[in-house]
Amino acid sequence: MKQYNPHEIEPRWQDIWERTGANKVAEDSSRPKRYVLEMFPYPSGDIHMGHVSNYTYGDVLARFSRMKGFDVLHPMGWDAFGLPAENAAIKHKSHPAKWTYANIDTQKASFQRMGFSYDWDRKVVACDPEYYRWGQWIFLKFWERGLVERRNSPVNWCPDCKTVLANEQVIEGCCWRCHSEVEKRDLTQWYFKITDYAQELLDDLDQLTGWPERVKQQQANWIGRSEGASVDFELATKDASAGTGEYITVFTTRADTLFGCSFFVLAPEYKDLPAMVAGMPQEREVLDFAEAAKKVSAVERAQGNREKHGVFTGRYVINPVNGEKVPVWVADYVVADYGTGAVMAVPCGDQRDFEFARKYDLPIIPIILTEDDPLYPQLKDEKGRVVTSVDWDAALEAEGILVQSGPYTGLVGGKHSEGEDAVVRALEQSGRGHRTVEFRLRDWLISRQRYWGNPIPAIHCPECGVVPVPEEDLPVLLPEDIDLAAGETLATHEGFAACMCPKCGREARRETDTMDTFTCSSWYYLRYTDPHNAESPFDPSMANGWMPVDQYIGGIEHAILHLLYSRFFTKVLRDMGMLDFDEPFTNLLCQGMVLDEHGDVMSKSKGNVVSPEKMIAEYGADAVRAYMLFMGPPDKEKMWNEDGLAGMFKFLNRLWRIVCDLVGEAGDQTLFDAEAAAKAAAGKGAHANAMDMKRERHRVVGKVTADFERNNFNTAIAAIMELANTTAAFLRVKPAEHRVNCQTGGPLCRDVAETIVKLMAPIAPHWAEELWCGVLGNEESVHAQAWPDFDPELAKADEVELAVQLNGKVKAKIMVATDEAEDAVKQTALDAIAAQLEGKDVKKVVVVPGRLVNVVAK
RNA sequence: GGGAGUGUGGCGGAAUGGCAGACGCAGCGGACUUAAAAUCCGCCGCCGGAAGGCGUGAGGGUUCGAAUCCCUCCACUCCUACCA
Repeated sequence: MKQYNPHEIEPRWQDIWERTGANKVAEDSSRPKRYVLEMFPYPSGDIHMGHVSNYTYGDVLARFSRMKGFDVLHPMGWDAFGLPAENAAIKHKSHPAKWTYANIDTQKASFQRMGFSYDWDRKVVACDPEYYRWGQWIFLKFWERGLVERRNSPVNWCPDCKTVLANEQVIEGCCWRCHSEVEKRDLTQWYFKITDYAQELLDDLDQLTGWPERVKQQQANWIGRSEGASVDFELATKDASAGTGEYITVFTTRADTLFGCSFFVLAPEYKDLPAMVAGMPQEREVLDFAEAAKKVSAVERAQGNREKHGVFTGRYVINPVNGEKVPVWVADYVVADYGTGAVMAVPCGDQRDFEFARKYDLPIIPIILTEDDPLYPQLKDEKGRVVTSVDWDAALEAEGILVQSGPYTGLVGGKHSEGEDAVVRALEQSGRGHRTVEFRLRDWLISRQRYWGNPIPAIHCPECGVVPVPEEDLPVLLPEDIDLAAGETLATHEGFAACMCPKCGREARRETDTMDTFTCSSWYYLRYTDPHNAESPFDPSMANGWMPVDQYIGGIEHAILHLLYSRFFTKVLRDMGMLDFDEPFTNLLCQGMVLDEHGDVMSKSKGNVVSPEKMIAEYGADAVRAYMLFMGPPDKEKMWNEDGLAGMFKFLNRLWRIVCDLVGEAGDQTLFDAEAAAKAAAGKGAHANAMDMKRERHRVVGKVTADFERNNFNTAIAAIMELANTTAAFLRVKPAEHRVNCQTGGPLCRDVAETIVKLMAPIAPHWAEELWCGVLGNEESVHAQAWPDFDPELAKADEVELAVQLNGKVKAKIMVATDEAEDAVKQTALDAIAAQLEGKDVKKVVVVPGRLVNVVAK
């Protein structure tokens, strides 16, 4: 018998598949399409177990889909721009491209050793000019559509990466990549106006029925839609004697609490603050405070002890509902870039305002109460204001009854309450406010002050201002002669910036910022559909033909970042007429992390990293793939255990022998030394007859098919193991007889052997191919075969075992014919527990066909 | 503070409201072997000699029947964070 030797067969088949173009996309329009995509990797060194898990899931689905008759697009590429390459270049006094392309080669070789079925002709590498020129082209189109803006505002600056970051890239006040504390700086930067699409990005989450709920929830929270009102407060003159006619607008979701506004707060960065305090006695103190507050690091502001600080500005605003003058403070708990950077403070209804009022001894006016509040009887009918301070422990943020609120007294107050609605309508009538919606989502800051990225195609002309690079001049190429180790940047590079203004022809300077790498990953899935197009990023007919991606697979860390940006790009390209769908990814699978055997994250510093290459070298890629799938559900964390991998390797060996035995290829080395096996079993071992065998074959094909379609790979493999166990029991009876049966054309053994090999083909492609061609003697690849059929009728047994329960507790087991009439089943069940029913009154008998009978008796 | 999720043997994990623990790992026993490895067969939730009883984080509820649905609580994980 031929032994299973992964180290011999794996490279051999990889080579054959490559030579024969087995993984080429067929582009066969007669078959339904399926686009299976895994998030493309960043080429940082060799692959790790996370890659193995991600790409194994994708490969299994791609192979399964091909066998199911789909025309499958399953491409791979690299997200190749970014800082790690630049840092490596500085360290090794080399060029980022060198490091990047070397890592791509390494990773590609590893992917090939894993047996992943990518069509390498469609490889997309983000740092190739033939790809990034189209990123620049898209930038220009966005610009034409008014979706690109250059503006000055406080931005997140990572001092380590020496670049600005988008909001989404700041995690708990730290840089998403290097975890340094992020600082705020005022800079002029390039933005994509993703906020123009905020509402649609939120609404269309409902279309994404194939996405995990938590990802949609995270996106919804990030977009952060709030319904409320904007309210104008008139600024009082410096001596507070009258109104100035100038207004400060606030956003509030609680207009119902306007009567409880006892002070007003501006963010330290509030743009008119210096003008407001100019010449006031408080000027120095206010400006010093604002400066200090801005310097407090994002981390301190975001985490831990959130002690609020503030100072009085000396100015007052006039409350539009009651004409009261309210003191204006500046405080560090107001965020500058949400709403208007100014808030009305209602300490009795907002915990933050409450804490601030307590600290600075500002009035806490009760205007919303619960009915059991001791103040309620006194205030429920009172129209004026009789109580101006309370000794509460906390604000009432929940619903309550409005009191001391003029005409609104007695109404229910709270978010979206009748009180809120009444106040907003009154504001609208008086012209002092209106309904509005605020989003938490900020525009996407895309410029980066780094070399290794896609150059922003813009030119600064002293005459014409900022001018787009003409389409025909694309791509703006990155200069290759740059000495990053010496601190050279695009801005200081000799020659890169110098250019002529395309409008007026005068000397001008090229933009030296590059684009966020997330712009590269926002449309690569479209390029795969038409990767060699030299005329445009992709032909719409190609993209519309393949898209949307039917199954997207990647890490949960992109729940907001990449997935939100890609959805945005898709919608803009749709509005440009290049795409005819709204959402790029129909089904999303977020795979769980691969942890070490103790459940810890694998990391170099912990020294617990398991090397995929080492595992392949020891057990072969097929065992690694199969074990990865078997460890657990794909979206859950998985604990790597090498004993488990060794067990899977043993299983592949055992199943190999079973297949050989089925078709009589085992020779003297048959799986079961008949005598020994018989002795071992000593008459007690399970045996299976041809009926059992046939039934199990159909049942398992049904189960595996359903499991693959639900991405339940672990239970699919468990089912194949059950089929293996039944087959072994079947062969155990009279192996020699079966072999003869097979050789004379008896179809069952052959069918079971072929079925096993086909079911395993997506999981262990080399193993299956070798058995298919080398042992079963077929000419054409197993991966080109149709997925095995099954007949649900044949999967049914003629007899089933039912549990007999008495009041829900199992008391006995009975065997009945599958099609036995219900009354007969009842009687059999009652007979089976007759002893326990002695002296009891049977109230009810519930029969669940094929499962159990429950007898209810007292 | 807000949001999402998880909790089942020694371990990884199975179970459209219907026999909890499929499948595997580890362990134990046996066959084969001079022996070991490999392989093959079997046992394997807890208490109990057995009969039987108890068991899916804890406590309630709905139901003929709950790991699964509802309520309260506990523990852990992830995301997010002064968003007015």
